[in-house]
Amino acid sequence: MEETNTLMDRLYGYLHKKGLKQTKQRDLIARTFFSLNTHLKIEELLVEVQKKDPKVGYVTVYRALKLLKESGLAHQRHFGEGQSLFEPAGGGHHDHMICIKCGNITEFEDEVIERRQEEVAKKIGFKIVSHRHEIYGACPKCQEE
Amino acid sequence: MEETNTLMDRLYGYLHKKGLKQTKQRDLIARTFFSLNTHLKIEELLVEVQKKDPKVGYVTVYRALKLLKESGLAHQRHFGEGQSLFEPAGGGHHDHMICIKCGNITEFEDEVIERRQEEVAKKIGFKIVSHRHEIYGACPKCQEE
DNA sequence: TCCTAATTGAAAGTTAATTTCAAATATCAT
DNA sequence: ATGATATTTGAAATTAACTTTCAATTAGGA
Ligand SMILES: [Mn+2]
Ligand SMILES: [Mn+2]
Ligand SMILES: [Zn+2]
Ligand SMILES: [Zn+2]
Repeated sequence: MEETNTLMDRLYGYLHKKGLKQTKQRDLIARTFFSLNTHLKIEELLVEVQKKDPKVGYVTVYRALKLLKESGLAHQRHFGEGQSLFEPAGGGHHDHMICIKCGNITEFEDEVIERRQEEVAKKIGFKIVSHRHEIYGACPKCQEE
Repeated sequence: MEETNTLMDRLYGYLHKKGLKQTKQRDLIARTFFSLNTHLKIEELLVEVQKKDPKVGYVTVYRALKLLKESGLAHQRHFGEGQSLFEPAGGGHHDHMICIKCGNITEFEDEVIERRQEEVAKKIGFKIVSHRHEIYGACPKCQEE
């Protein structure tokens, strides 16, 4: 909650720096996004936002998320093939395990893997800019049939 | 080239088993795909196929690749966000390094990473079905500015 | 050869993302 | 506070990639 306020301040800083405007729609969308603090489709965030203000349209949420991404406050993910998901950028890098039954997403971060992929890249002289490592399967709950 | 013939035989086996037909279009598409032996967009394969037979349409290539995927002879990849790429299934599993400058794709396979991700999953009781690990950055050639 | 189910290719439809544009609004300079 | 103006909004239109439909064609067993 207070984390949300910090993030909002960072957003306001970015808006001001870019000569963009603070609006009640952006405010509501960003605040909702930060406090939900999870992986959301545009449509899903729209639903949450509209509980507070039913007048807000899809495109405005789309553009607000694009802005959050540009400002480094959100990450856009492309799991599987469907819609993309957005999540607050929060802490550092992490990768994902996605349950193909229930859609549950678990985050993970493993230093051995991170380091090892640096070595694999270095071996062929490839300079890493980013990476994604996604593990698909069944989460514990979905294995109880 | 002889590898291609082996793969064609596997395709024919699959077609027969499923009561599907052997056609000159499928033959041309699959043969072209196997001999190019690389990562291709549907449109790219279409261009190659049309050099041999300009009458073949996009949808036929699309359906042939879908069939190859179903039969296990091709993999469909979703790098970045654009069109998907298909590649002959060939040997075993591998992951990819994609150059964000020139689009070059290098394959890699690292047992340390493969084993480690099993451990990471096991730790939280997640049962892995598949995974993808993509590294984006600059290939050696593209680093010479 | 004949019959029938499978295939083809053009066109239409779908889905998610993106752009356009006129009306509304936020911010800056009086 | 008022006015000027660039930005933002939301509905509608457009795009891009894929997927389905359907009538005409073709493969392959009887
Ligand atoms: Mn995440
Ligand atoms: Mn590959
Ligand atoms: Zn699950
Ligand atoms: Zn390159």
